[in-house]
This record gives sequence, C-alpha cells and structure tokens, in this order.
Amino acid sequence: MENQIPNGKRAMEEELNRGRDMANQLLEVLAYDKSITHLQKEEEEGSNSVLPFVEDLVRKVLCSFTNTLLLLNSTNDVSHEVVASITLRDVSSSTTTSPKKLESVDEICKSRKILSTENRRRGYKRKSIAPSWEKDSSILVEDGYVWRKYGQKMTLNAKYLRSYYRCTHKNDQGCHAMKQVQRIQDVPPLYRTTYYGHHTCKSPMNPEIVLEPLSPSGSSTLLSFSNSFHCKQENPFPSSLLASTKHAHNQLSSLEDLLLHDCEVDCNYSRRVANSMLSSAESVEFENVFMSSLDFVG
DNA sequence: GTCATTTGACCCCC
DNA sequence: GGGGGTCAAATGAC
Repeated sequence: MENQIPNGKRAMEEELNRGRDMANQLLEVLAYDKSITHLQKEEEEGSNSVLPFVEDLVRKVLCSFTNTLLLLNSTNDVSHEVVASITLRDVSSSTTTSPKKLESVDEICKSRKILSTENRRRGYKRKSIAPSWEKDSSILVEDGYVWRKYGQKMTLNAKYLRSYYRCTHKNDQGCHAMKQVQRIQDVPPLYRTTYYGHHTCKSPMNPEIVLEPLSPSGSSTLLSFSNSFHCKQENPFPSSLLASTKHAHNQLSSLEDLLLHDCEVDCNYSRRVANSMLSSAESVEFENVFMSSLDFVG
C-alpha cells in the first residue's frame, strides 16, 4: 500500500530534496563567507554588500522547496483544515481566588496552586492529528520557519529528549504548525522531525509565501535527505539564523549548550556558523567556549 | 519590559 | 493507569 506513490511523484520529491539540499549548502557557504569577510566589512563601512540580498534569496528558495514538499505530501481528497480536538474543562464551577486577600506567602502559594489546577487548563488542547510529514536526517535542515519550543520530554522508548515546537506566529497570526524533534540515533547522529498541521503564517523569511492547508492524511511520507553537507543542529539554528543579533545570541547559548552536552554535532560547522553570527569580541568568547568544550570532550 | 526557554504539573487518550 | 502532549509559572537573556 505504501508503495503506491507514483513514480512521477517520487521523482519530484527527490528532485525537490536535491534542490533543497543544495540551497542549504549554499546557505552554509554564505555563512562561512560571511565569517571570513566579517572583519573586512567592518573596515569598509558604507560598502554595499550583496550578501544579505543573496542570503534572503536563498532562504526564499529554501522556503519554496519546503512548501512544495509539504504540498506534494498532501492529498487531495481530505479536508483541508486540521481539526484539533478541543476540550474545555467545565468552567462553571471554577473560582477566582484573589491573591490580594491572602495574608501569608504560604497562602499565596496555595492560591497559585489552586489557580493553576483549576484555571490553567481551560484552553487545553490536545493534538489529535496525524503527522503531515516526517523526515529523518543526520543534519537538521532549515525549513524556513521560525519555531518556538514549548516543551521537551523524555519518552519511554527513547534514549533522548523529544522536543516540541510550535510556530512562533501562533499567537500573532494564528498559525498552528507544530513539529517534534526526536533524536533517534547516536552514531551517526540521526534526528526525526515530525511536522503537524501547516503554516498559515507569512514567515518572516518568506513573506510572500503562505502555505495552502495541508491534509492531515495518514499517508505521511518519509523523506530522507541525503547528507552531502555537514551537521546543522536543529532548532538552535532556526530560520532566523542570521536574522538578528538577538537571535544570534540566543543561538550562541544554544550552541554552547550543544557543544557541551551534545558533542556529536559537527563542531567545525557549528563553529563557523557561530562565528558568522557574532561580533569579533563575541567570536573570541565563543572560541574560548568552543576550545574548552573540546577539552571537555577530550 | 519583552521575549524565549526550561521545567514541573496537568490531563487526554490509548 | 500510564505515556505523552500541552500548559503556564519561573527563569534567563537582552
């Protein structure tokens, strides 16, 4: 049954995967080039570099590949909208305790607990949808969207934590796309990324593209991206990779964390990317962390 | 002050 | 009943 995918479709998938891989490689090259020319550019203030423009273009290409793959994996005969089961707790009996009336810290704590247990789950939703698609990869490919981590969990039959992400634009644009990242293999590192729902947001990396709804079809296709380029860690390098200093800092801390606790990643790649994101001083600081992490690894 | 991540707890669903 | 998905307070970074 699973082999009923038409050859044409499979060929398209392979071609799209290849294109996407190449776009990723190009992005990597750009990041490397950026790090090399970083100091030069500082001295050449006012020079009009085309790098940001090229980078933007590459991201758009990347988004196109991602979106096309998503669309390709959707089926025609299933309802577009993914309906998550929404279960609201009976709120009629809930009480609102005013902390102002409490006299002791203990009581405040207790009231917080009460508020937590009685009110915090009113909007509780549970995903009841089949994954849109999933892929296994030893690298963690940029998909052109910005994700926000909302939880992580150790699962029963897994050696590693599973991380839960939702689209950053869930609140401002009501985008319900989600993904899970589960490391499934140690050596070589292998990650399984499972996508749920679809992006209805206009990604900042790709403002022109709004994804059409994906079907929640159970016939998710396993996409194996060939790994002709080196390891890029998943969420610590989201699509906002080079977008802002703020993100760069966040990613640096994630990167440090990776280097210290998840040493299987390609350190050289991480090093280049991190350096490309940072100022000279920060790069020096990062190098210190990097070198000490190498010492730690031995 | 704002925003992202961490983390313990809640609770749906198998 | 327990696993796993989600929430939201706490915390940290900027």
